[in-house]
Formats: sequence, structure tokens, C-alpha cells
Amino acid sequence: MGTTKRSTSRREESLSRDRIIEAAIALLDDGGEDGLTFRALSERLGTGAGAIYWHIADKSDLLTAACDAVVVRAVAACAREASPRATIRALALGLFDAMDAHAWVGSALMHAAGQLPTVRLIERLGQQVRALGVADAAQWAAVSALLHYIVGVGGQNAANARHAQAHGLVRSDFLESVAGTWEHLDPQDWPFVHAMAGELAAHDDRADFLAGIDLLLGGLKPARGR
Amino acid sequence: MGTTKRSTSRREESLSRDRIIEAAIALLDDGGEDGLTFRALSERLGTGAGAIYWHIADKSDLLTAACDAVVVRAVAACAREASPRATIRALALGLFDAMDAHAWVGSALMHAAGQLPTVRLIERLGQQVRALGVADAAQWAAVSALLHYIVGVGGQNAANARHAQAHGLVRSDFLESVAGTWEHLDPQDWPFVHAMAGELAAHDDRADFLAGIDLLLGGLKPARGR
DNA sequence: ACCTGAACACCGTTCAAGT
DNA sequence: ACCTGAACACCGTTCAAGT
Repeated sequence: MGTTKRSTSRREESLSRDRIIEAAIALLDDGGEDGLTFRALSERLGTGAGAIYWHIADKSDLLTAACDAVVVRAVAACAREASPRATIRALALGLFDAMDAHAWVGSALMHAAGQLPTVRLIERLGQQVRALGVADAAQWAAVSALLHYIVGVGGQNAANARHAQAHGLVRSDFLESVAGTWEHLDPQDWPFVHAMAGELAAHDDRADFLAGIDLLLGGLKPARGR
Repeated sequence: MGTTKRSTSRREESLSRDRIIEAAIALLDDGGEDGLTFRALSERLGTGAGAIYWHIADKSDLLTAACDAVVVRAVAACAREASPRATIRALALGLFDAMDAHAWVGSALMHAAGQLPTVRLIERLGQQVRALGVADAAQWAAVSALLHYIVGVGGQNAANARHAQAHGLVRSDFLESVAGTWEHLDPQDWPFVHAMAGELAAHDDRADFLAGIDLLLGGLKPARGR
């Protein structure tokens, strides 16, 4: 307002927290967690490494901020559905897709316990759990179960993506190779894993993820007489 | 047996994978993830850094192996209870306690998706889910939900412990400081989080964890007519 | 077969000095 | 107030050389 420099200037804008975060996201997206380096970052931004420290505290701060930016967009993109239950499902799926598109987010979210990105999710989930009519005393446990589950899935998927990349495989080939390992385990010692080897490669992660959400939601009972 | 060197010799045993893993666990336990360094490790083992590479592939291999050792002990310590449901609860609690005692395990487990430690858990959980009578087609989703949830909680708790350590606080003081932050958030924008600030510091993580397990277990329906 | 330890190619972070 | 870029104190990993 008033005399502020227009913040939408399209060329050589001065360094800012936002520009740093965008650059960090780009580096993370196409290099994984190892791709984010202060040297790569400062090169991409055309500045010195030290300049970045004027705007961010340290690397962990940067990673959390980048994670938060992705979470904000994912949450904003989730339409509010007709029922609280549908809204929670949509939110969960939106996060799943965001973590799938940005494989590093699952891990970042995991390390950001109690910080902005998780607080955002707690708030969103909490509002819907309330709307569901869950008793006050049970709300926190419900929200925390949902959050932990979502973050757990995201983190595991991120790890899979990372291993696949480390071995120079695409995700599906990587899962097939894991399935192959499982298949060769002694069925005496590993009856379940051995039997599941086939399912592993075939199954739809997104559907499995949603099945877990439904399991959790199914256990939430609205408080009666209120 | 026979001519093998006695493997329980108490002094200056030669380097071995097991000795390396034990030393790694000790370093991780009292220095967190940053405490595990090839230099610290080789010093503790009285060898050169390069010697370690004869026995392990790389740092990630070492971390996964250390994690696996902890998981093996935790799983072995879990008595088989009367019912599959009770066994699953006991296993989950055993893991929770192990991850609590070794704050780095949650994070290591998270990064070990599809590898030995998680496969072990999948097998144990799977056997009990089967014993529960869950239909074949639903078993994988059930096991994966349980695993993801357990790992999610462990990872988040590990992150909390790490932040607490980084700020030089004990866990409870750290949670109180987070609760303080939540309390000062605008209740207009953060109604749920603001309301939960009190609960955060007071609540029993272990009980909340178990509540989530029960939520998941409650949704598992034995197949009928079988 | 197993171990040594110096060397390599990186990191994140700091800080005097500039504008 | 904001940026520079050299310097510092580390990393994980490799590899010729030893036994």
C-alpha cells in the first residue's frame, strides 16, 4: 500500500524469503533431499551463500518453510466437501498427492513435528473432527491418529521414492524388485510377507492409503445426547 | 562349533559387523543422528575409518542395521498374548517404547521402507491380522495402515525429541513451550489448535498412541462365513 | 582377508568487509 | 539493511599401501 515497491516486478527481484523458498522447492523436486545445497541454491539465485542466511535461520528452517509452502497449497486446493467425513478424505488425498508429487515433503513433514506445517494440518483435521461430533475428550486422540497416519504414509512413500532413485529405477520397477526379494524369503519363516509379495507390486497405494483413513474414521463415534 | 575362535572373548575382539552396529547404537543413543559419525565410530572402535567399510556398505546401511537390531529386540521381547488383538497391541506398545528409548529409531525406520526392519514388522503384524480372521483381500491394507501409523508416531516423537535436544530442553519443557506458542495463536484463525494447547502438554503420548491402534483395530472386521 | 590413514570432494555456517 | 565470498570446521567415502 502506498509507497511500497511493487512486489510483482518480473526481473531480478531482490532476494527474499519467498524467492529462496521457491528455489529450494525446485531444487528439492529434481534432486531429492540431497539436491538442496546452499551452494546450488546460491548459484540458482545468483547470490552468495551467506546472503541466504540473512533471510533464513538455517537449513532446517528452510526445509520446513519449503514443506509448509507445499502444504499450504495442498490444503488450499482441497474443496470443502458436503460432510466432515468427505472433507477429511479429500484433505488426506490432497496431501497424499502433494507428497507423491514432491517426494521430499513426507520426510520434511516428519521432521517438522509441532511446527507450522503440522499445526496447519492439526487445525484442519481438528475442525472436521469437531464437526463430526466427536466428544471433546476424544478429539485430540482422533486428530493425532489421523495426522500420524498421514505423515507415516508420506514418509514411507518418500523413502521408497528415494531408494528407487538411488538405485536408478523408477518407482514401479523398484517395488517389483522388492516384491522379488519377498518372494524368495523362506515361507516357513515369513508366511505373510511371502504371501503378500504379489500384492505389493500390484496394489494401488492411493487406495490403500484411503482404506487406512476410512479405518480410522470408522472408529470415530459421534458423542450421543448433545 | 569345533575350531571356531570363541566369539565371546572379552578383550580386543576383532572388528565385526555386530561390534560396529553396537557401537553405532551407543553413539546414536547419546548423540542423536548427528552423533553417528565415521570418525567417532572408528575412534570408539579403535580402528581407521576405512576399516568399517569392509564390513558395511555405507552409512545408510549402518543406520538401517542399527535400527533393525533395536527392532529385533523389541519384537522378541513382546510376549504373545491371548488374543491376536492383544498381541498387536503389545507389539505396538513394545515398538513405541523402543522408539522412545532410542529416539533415532523412529526416523531410521521411516527411511528403511521396504527393508529388513519394516519387513519384520509387516510379518509380525500380518500373522496377527490373519489370526484375527480378516479377509484375504483386506489384510494388506490393514497391515499397511498399522505399520504406517506406528512409524508415523515414532517419527514424530523422534522429531520432538530432536527439537527438544536442539533447544537444550527436556521433552516435557519442550512440549510446554510448543503449547505456549499454540495458546498465543489467534483463536479466530486457529480455533482447534488454540483449544488443544492445554491438552498438548498434559496428555499421555503412550495412551494416545494406543488409542490410535484401537481405532484401527476397531475397524477390522473378521470375514464372515469362513 | 582385513586393516590403515591420508586424501578427495564435498558439506553447513560464520564473519569481516563491502554497499 | 542487505549482500559478498573467502575461510572454518567439519562430513562420507575412496584407495594405495600395508599385514
